Amino acid sequence: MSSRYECQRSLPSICTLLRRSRRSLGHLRQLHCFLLRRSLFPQPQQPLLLSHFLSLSLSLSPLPSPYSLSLLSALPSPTPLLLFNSLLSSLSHLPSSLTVFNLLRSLSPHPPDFFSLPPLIRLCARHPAFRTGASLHALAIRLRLDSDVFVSTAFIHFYGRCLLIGSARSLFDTMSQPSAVSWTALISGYLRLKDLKSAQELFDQMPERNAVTWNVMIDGYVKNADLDGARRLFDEMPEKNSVACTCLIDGFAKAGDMGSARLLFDQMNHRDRDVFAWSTMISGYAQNGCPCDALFIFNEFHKTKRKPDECIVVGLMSACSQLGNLSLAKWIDSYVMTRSINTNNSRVLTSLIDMNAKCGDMERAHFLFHSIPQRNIASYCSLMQGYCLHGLGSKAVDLFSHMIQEGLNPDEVAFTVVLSACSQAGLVEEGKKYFNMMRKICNISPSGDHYACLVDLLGRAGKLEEAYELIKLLPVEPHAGAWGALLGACRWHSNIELGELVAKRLFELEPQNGGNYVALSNIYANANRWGEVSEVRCMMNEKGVRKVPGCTWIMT
DNA sequence: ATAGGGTTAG
Repeated sequence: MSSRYECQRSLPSICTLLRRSRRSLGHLRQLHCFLLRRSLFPQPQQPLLLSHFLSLSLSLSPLPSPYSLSLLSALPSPTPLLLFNSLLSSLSHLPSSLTVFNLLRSLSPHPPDFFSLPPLIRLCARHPAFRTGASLHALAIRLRLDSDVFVSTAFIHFYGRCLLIGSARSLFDTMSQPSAVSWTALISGYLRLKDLKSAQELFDQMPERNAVTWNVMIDGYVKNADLDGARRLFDEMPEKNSVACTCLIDGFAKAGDMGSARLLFDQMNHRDRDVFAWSTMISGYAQNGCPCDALFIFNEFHKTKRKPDECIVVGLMSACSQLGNLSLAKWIDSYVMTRSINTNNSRVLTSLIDMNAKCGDMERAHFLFHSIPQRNIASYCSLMQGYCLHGLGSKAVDLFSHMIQEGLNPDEVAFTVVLSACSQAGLVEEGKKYFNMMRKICNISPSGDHYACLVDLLGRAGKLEEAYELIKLLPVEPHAGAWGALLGACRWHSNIELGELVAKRLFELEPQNGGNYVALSNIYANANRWGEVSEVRCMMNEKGVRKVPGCTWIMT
């Protein structure tokens, strides 16, 4: 039997193997060796199999690996245009695609055609890579490919993504027969620039709209915080689909209206509830501080026996972190590990560390942190917060300096975490140092949160006057968190005069927050001033403020 | 064989 014949016969099963081996260069090379040993590995006369290997290996890394380059050099010369085009359309990294494209121009006797450009333009749009896209446009004009509907539409999309709506518009105006996709691409460009009026005008002028057009419009209204407009469009929509529903659900969730979100979700056809819809609901509840509802939705999802994706488990873990339930965390941890979730995804890893730390398993959080090949700021922050939570502020501060040594640039969240770690550990000088580093070296202007941390740092260390002076001189409007931190410090250091002053300010800022009244009453109680204690409690009753159940009245 | 749309962490 000739090896050529055998290879052709086994092509489908090899393709199946290739599809299964996704995400691992190791698997790919293993299969390559397997075929080589049986003299089955495709030489130039087996371009189809070669292109399967190529598209997989090129999709594994942003830049073409040496392995990919060696495969490319095995391509037959001249290479059929069809082969190149199908290879181009299977790639998702711009540098690899450009390598393939340039090879196409040198290896093929024929110039690129209508099918070669759109996949590349799409990648330029996604980045967006303006210069590359613009030179592709020049090339398209030179090759006289720019009159093609598909090519022009891809460029309209590209200019829209680059926020150059004028270029997109003039291209659109030169088209003799724009398709519904061309219209939609232009509309989406206007929506990206928050120009709802122009988008709506085009939408009304369009000869025919399809499902995507409606989805783009609804999403545009949601992203521009016009939920009523989105809802109106949704109600007018002839045939609702899951994308439109999910856009609207996400809009309600971001606006904090989980009631409307839930209503829509419940009305959805069960068949229409795809993974997007489920994960939008789960993370919506998690972000709105309703972890139990998030778990309930996840449980419903679990019953459908469908495969979770990364977003589902990230939302789920966020909910579990809020509950701090260790046995639930252990269940979720093993669920994530056994469900073919991509645990190299940085968001998944960060959430895993965060969940384990917040639920009390620091050992596991620590282990996961050290198993990451490339740590990022978020993974550091999760572990640092975990240490703070367990009273190990100084360990968190050590981790922060380790992070800087590793060459990572801290962002505003990282500074919030390290400042609260310093205050937790009582490291006043250290905290001031980082605060100055944030402004002077990292060029981050401090937010209300950062100042609140600094006030907390000073207050806890007993430097109440300094903290009060700081809060009075803030360049940003101090939010309740900063005043609250100072009130807590007054309570801790039994400073009645300043405490009264600060509490008065807080009662104006957030009259319904029972915690502030409780703190003031504790300050009085600590000084045995029981008359004032009952005055504060009367004030609470008058204003109808209720103590949050589970928060103690008694100072510990 | 080619173009337009949706979810996630610290």
